Amino acid sequence: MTPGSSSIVPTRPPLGCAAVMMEVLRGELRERELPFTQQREAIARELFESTRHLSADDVEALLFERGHHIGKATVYRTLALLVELGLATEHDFDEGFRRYQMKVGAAQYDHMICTVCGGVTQFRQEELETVLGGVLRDAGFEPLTRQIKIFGTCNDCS
Amino acid sequence: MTPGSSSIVPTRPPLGCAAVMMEVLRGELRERELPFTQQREAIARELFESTRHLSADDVEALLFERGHHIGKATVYRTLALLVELGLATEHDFDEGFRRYQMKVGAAQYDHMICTVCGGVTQFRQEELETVLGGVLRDAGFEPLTRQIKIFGTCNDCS
DNA sequence: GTCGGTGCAAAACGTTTGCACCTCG
DNA sequence: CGAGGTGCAAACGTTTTGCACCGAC
Repeated sequence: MTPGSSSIVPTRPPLGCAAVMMEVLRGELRERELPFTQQREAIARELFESTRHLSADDVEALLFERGHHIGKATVYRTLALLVELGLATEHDFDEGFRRYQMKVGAAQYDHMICTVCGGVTQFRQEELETVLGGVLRDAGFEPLTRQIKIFGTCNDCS
Repeated sequence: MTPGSSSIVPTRPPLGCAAVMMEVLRGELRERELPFTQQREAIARELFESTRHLSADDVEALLFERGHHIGKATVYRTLALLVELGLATEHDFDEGFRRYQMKVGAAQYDHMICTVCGGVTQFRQEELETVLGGVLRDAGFEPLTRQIKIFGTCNDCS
């Protein structure tokens, strides 16, 4: 194994965590005395059961396939809510629209985006965290969120 | 000095490089047999003489202040041209629009964006390059461009 | 019953484009 | 003179919003 690669951890969430996430959502909503509507449940389910990064359009289309007719406005409002509750992350891969993904715990993932096939590979490297942490500490900068996006050609496309 | 901070280089471009950049632009245009118009000169000058990241609106407003009346379309077209010629870089700081900055050489800068004051601090850390290079090599990913954006609170605002 | 959510359509926003006219070379 | 650039306004695509109605609790 190439030195350094050992700390690259797989980024696929554990299967079957959708149910757990849904319970977390229910709890967060109850805590804030916000209603747990059918629409919120359906939209969250799409996100929690997918391993891909979904756009608002993707979510709407998936819902439509399953017979749900939920307006785009509600999709956008719910996705924003999930981000605010810390259950989803928002990504911009320079496509002209945003994508969303379920967020498990506090983990931050970085992304390699293939400009040929459009595929997105997540990664996480502890050494990167360490070096970056040092830079921020030196600058006296208190990090909140971060984005690392590498655009280029993936292994399969080159 | 804190260990690791020694390789953080200042990212302010040398003063007086606007004239040089303008000559480079003139050369690039001539090479491609594209006209060096008054509008292109004026727009490029705004970018080359500013140390800030400018939006298309910023550029238009600055031009207007100096008595130039140049349409937004031309501003957008010229900024895109400068990016294509490698004389400017495009940034998205999650404000809903893009910002542009002159690009000196091939250097890639990373950014810390303060969510309180909106200030953007550029940085470059060689160790980060090394670690990131290793991750990409392991993944067989051929990098083209990259973005590292840290959102949080800057030293002055915390 | 009340507060908030939803759906629709319209608006908002930054950005791009079509087209007649102009300008650089 | 000709290729390309410019300006205007209209189009574009995503996201947000106003408002009447509906549903959760």
